[in-house]
Amino acid sequence: MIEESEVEEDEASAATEDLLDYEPADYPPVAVTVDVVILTIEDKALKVLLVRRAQPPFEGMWALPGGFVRPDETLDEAALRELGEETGLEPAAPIEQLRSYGDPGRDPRMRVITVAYVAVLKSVSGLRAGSDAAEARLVEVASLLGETGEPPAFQLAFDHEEIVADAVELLRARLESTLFASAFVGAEFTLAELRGVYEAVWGVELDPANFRRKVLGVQNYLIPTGSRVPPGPEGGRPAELYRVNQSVVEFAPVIRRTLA
Amino acid sequence: MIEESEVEEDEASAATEDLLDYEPADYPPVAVTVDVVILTIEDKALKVLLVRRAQPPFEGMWALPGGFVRPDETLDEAALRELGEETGLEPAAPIEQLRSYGDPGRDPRMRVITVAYVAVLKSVSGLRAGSDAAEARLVEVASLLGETGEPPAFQLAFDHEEIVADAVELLRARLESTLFASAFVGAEFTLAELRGVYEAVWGVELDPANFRRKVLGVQNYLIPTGSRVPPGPEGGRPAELYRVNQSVVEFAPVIRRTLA
DNA sequence: GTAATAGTGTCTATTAGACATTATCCC
DNA sequence: GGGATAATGTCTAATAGACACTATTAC
Repeated sequence: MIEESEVEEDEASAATEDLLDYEPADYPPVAVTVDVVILTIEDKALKVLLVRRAQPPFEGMWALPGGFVRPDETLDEAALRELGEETGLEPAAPIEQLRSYGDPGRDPRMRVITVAYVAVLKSVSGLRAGSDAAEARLVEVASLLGETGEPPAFQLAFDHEEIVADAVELLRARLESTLFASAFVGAEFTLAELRGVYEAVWGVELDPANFRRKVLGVQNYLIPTGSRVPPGPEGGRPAELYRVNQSVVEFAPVIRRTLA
Repeated sequence: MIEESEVEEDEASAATEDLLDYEPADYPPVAVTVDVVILTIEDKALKVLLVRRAQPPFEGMWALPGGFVRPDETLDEAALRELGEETGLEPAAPIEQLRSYGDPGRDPRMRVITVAYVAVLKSVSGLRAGSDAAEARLVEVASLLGETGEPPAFQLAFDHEEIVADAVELLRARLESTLFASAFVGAEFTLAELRGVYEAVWGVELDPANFRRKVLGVQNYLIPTGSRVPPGPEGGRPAELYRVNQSVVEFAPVIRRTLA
């Protein structure tokens, strides 16, 4: 047996008994939904997919796509289903649970606990809304969250702005500690494209030379394809194309900061 | 108006309408619970508080403390209430939501979505179980999760072992990017105690000299009290006592890894 | 005295980051 | 040619990490 400390026992309280011996009918009604923060990069900016539905209470408001969890599906499956219904696309990286939101009154209809997910799509120009939304659009995250200094042009339903903010913060952290960035780019990409992911998500400018040295220094991460892409109308030297070693992306150890 | 891409509209599907126009009575019954992973350090080891209740389906099994979310409380409030009922103690750092667990069948009674929280207690020797548990004990995390190489001595209810594993991983990440470690120690502490937090959570040994240089190098983090503590029976030079600057701990920017 | 721990100093290899230089395209 | 971007090379300051050394206690 392992070593552990015994803590003094105590009698169970009556209030606790009540809640443990519940019957489903006694339990106050709660609904559980899954909302998905679908992120992609377009025009060198991080964008989120918002939908506008006709039904109240969403009437005229922009909101995150989402819906109720069905009895026979896991939370992850519900999030994948919502993603498919909204975009018809596969995520470029495994969807990731963000956190749950459940303040009383956040949904005016009833008590709703929302489990939020983050999904990343490869940069696509022809994104097409699925069957689940009356209207959908990609909105720049920086302006939505007021990071540009100007007042946000969109007012989101419920606490969805907070959810988007949390999702972006999670994404920024993921780019620090994992090789997650390749989820935003296509199968073959230039280092400038990959650098653009970090610049869009972090809102910074990175030195191309140092960026190149750093990412190419990761063992078995980037595989040169041997081919090049012609430069844009601005000119410039043709850029080399790379692929990622997917197994390295998935199993690369999280970068641990050192402390002495 | 900001720049954004319009995505093609599409007709809403019948299935979607069904779920949006729900009435509470139509919605499949779901219960939402909050479980709390209460962590502390004892004997230089990270430990988690487990409880054993008499009622089925917990009968004879060790589990995380937790309970149902009440209609009038937020998820955070529910977690704080559970913590108070179990330990009677205040958390040493703000409780933090971990993630939610909702696989069908994870609780044999009905569909249960559990929102898990992590709470950190200062290292205490006289922890006392509250009114909400028939029996409670602190169990070493490393042996519970099989990190010692030996088979785990406890079998946890439901998916609670997975929850503990996720909580420990979150904690390890928090110690990397924040000045969170002081939540585990008392108001005044030695650098050896603080170092012991990292060593217990990360399962590593740190160089005392380098550790000292690094943490004292953080501006306005540690405040020397001027007093010392006598060494233990092993002897040694008396250690200086420090306090933390709480505002620095709370508002210190997350350490961002650089990338070119 | 020896053993043990706290605290200080020093050296080295690695790294971040700035920036110059060369290569190859568009116009 | 000039302008732009990609790719390579070089230098410096900061840091991680190893480790020697001194200080102060218990025994």
